[in-house]
Amino acid sequence: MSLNKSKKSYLKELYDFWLSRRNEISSRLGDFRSVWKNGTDERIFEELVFCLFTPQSKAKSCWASVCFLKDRNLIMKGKHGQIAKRINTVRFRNNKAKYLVSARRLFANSGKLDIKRIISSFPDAASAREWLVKNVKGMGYKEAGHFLRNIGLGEEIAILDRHILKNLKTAGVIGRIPKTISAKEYLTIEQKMIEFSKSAGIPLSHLDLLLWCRETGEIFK
DNA sequence: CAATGCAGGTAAACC
DNA sequence: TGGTTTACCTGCATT
Repeated sequence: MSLNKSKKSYLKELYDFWLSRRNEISSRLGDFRSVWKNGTDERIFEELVFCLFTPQSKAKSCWASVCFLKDRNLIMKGKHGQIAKRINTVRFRNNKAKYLVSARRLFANSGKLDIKRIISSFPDAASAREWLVKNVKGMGYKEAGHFLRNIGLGEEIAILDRHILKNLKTAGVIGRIPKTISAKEYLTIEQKMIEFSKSAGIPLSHLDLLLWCRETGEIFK
């Protein structure tokens, strides 16, 4: 594949931006791996709840809501109405409170959460993602990937959100931003992003945080 | 103070 | 059956 001049300069600019943020991104990815390595089942579940909250909402507000619920033991014990009225900054909170309660029930095993064992039972992140999409109500491909990345298992998968798609379009990786993304299309675009990360010389996991940072100005989660 | 834009999508209904 | 449209729904920053 030959690249035209503007694509080459885009790649160089992106690569330089990566170099300026590389250490910060590596450190953040290390934090994610540490969550998986040292985190309890409840800690892992908090990350899942965060990803159930984030669609169309502000990530920082969602994490604040997760902390708020956790401090009051509502993630484990809260009933739907109790949760819904307390996560004020989470958009579609009524639905998302339902998703939380439903996910808690899904992973509950004799009074405790059994999420690490289940997630580790899959051969790779892609198959774990398939299971999550099928079984966790409120989780599509994007959020399932987001969750796996946030617990340190997302080295080989893409998180195709509005910011990433916008940048993939700018980079010429995709022609247009689809209004809705089917499973098949998600996987197709993911492969294109993987190819792009290779040609850019930037690891996929770095590329996500880098492009997100480029859009929002910060590296969060 | 009112109007506007925007927030890391997904489920379900529809045809 | 698979692609498309609609419901979910509101706080917060900016103008």
